[in-house]
Amino acid sequence: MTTRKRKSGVERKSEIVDTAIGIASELGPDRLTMQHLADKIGISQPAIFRHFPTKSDVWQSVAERIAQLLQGAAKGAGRAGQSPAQQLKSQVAAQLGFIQNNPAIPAILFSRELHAENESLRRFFAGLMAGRHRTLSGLIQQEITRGGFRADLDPDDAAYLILTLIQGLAMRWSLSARSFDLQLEGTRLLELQLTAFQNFSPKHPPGMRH
Amino acid sequence: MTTRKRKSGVERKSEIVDTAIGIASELGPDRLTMQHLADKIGISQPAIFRHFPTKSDVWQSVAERIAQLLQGAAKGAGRAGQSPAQQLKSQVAAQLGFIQNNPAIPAILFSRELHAENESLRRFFAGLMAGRHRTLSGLIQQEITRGGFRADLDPDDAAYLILTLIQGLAMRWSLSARSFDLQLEGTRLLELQLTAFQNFSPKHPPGMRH
DNA sequence: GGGTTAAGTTAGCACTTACTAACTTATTTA
DNA sequence: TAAATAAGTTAGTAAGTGCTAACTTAACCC
Repeated sequence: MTTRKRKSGVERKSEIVDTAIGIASELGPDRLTMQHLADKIGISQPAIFRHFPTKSDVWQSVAERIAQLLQGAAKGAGRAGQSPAQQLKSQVAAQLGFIQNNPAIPAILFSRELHAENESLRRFFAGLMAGRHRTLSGLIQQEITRGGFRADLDPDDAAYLILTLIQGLAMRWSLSARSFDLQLEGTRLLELQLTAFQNFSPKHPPGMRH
Repeated sequence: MTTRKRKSGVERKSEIVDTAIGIASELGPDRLTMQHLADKIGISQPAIFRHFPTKSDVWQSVAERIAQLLQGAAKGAGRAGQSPAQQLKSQVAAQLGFIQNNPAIPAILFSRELHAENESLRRFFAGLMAGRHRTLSGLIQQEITRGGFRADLDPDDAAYLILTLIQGLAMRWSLSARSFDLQLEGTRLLELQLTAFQNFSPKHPPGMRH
């Protein structure tokens, strides 16, 4: 085994992206500077520019990697045979768990980078969120068809309520300095939320049966 | 009328704070620099340090002013004689309207200033949010006592759901480049949300009767 | 009106930011 | 093994950042 003094381009590139996500999570997205990146990786700062022409390109790759990871988490969530409502819960739980493990995400969504400097990045995340909304809305529609949720329920509106639950909770979690378990609190509130959607007013409110 | 070339300390101070909120709204909180402030006001940059010893002090005053304005908006919302549920709607509508008029707020809650550099500011906003939660929770409790909401409803959880609705929606609104009417969309989703809390499953879902 | 106060000025400092130029050298390949 | 490629280096730049020092002068008070 030869001690490699240099990494290949693809290796270094993915190392840079992973490190960037780490820094954004630990120190906040605005502390993600080329210098911080270089220090953490152990190379000189200009070396990064061998792999990414500008800082925006780093952000773009970070966004794409996050999207990829998020979709991976979502895919592993729902199991065949489960009711749509159960799949919904799994999806939300997976997304909350993912945010908990990548706490940079809520902050990135409000970073200067995204809002002021990188319009295409804003669009990217808006699209990502729209995709999540579509998934949730589809599951809700299925559960309506199945008779589990009220027939008059608007699946789009209901999906937005669940999305805001995730995002609003993530916001409060960040503001509380991450002082509670995001996934636990989220699934608890989701139970309460879903009672709104049920076909009949439940007698034992928190639990759902199918 | 003499053309005043200098403003008094108190005048200038409040002008600086108001301008700061404006810049944070238009350009984002991280673009709030002493230079931008000075340019917009029309004085030299060091002049601001006559009124605020550090930038953190500007932020502190901004936070206090926002809190003050928010409480003013909340106070004007609920009218005597209205049901608690109606007061709740008014409160939420007022808060959404306030955010719509001061779009910096969601971004400020995730700014580097607040999360990385100014712990006391983070606590201040966390406290502000806790206060809003208490108000909502109180109104929900009243409505439960009155029989409008389910008796088994946890007022704290329900209040959190409404808070996350506000915050999550504000997040989506920001991410969509403010492309929809925040107050309108919020009150619409709140109607749906409140059906979850009602004593009996409604036959005409969106409307609430008392 | 003269003196005091404080709101203003210009010049500059120490530091950080993204990024470039020019050069070196480890790794791959013909 | 020699040439080509590309991952690395050091040194430096222009543009910003918050903040200070030293000075000026408009506004207020007796």
